[in-house]
Amino acid sequence: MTLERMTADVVLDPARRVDPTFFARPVVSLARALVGTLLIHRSDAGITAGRIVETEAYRGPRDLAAHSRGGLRTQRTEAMFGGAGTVYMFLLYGTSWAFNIVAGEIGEPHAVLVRALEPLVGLELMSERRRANTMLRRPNASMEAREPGPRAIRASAKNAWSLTNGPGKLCQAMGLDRTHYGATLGGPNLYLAHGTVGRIGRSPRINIDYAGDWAQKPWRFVELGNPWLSVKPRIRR
DNA sequence: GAATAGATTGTCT
DNA sequence: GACAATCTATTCT
Repeated sequence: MTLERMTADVVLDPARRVDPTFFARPVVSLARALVGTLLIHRSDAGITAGRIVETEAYRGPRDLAAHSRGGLRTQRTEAMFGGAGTVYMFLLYGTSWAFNIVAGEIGEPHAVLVRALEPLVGLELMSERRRANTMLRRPNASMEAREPGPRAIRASAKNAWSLTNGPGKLCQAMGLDRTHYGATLGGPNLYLAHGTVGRIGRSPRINIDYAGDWAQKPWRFVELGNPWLSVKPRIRR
């Protein structure tokens, strides 16, 4: 099912803003409820927004895939304990930031990882941010002569899919990084709005092989058939 | 299209 | 010192 793309007017309509009570529900329920909502970020560089099409629930302290497994509470994981609506950012592989929304009550370290967006507003700004970041990462690229790699050229020639189809990529495109760590979702610059959604499917979470039985839990939610998904889901149920 | 290696850095053992 | 809720480019098929 293809949904009609929302205009910027609709996405940014103040009446669509979700209120803080939206986040106060069990984390797996929240992960499902977030699919179809709109994420909006206003920065000095401009406004970017996208529709959430893929999420994963992490439910510490029992969930062995969660950073808060075993109740691990450190400077890194502190935001996971901050209560529903808190933003939890983390860096992994030294290269990619990931954006999470806390679900639990204060002291309950549950969070939802946003894995993919359908880009809706500010696509040019998203492209600039992605291009800059991609070129910075190219090995042996001199400061003077940096050119887009073959993959970037292919992606941009084809469509905008590589803008936000992954947790690290969407953070680059939306301009989300360590400065948002511990923020409260719902301020003037970073908030959610109500959107629309097609059929939702669920599958096991991605790249958590170390988590034993917890790796099998179907806590990843996707909008079925959406072209912006990060990894094609193996749907069960 | 699938598989693989390398990048890069904060965090924990 | 190991390694991670990833991304990219290369090297295959």
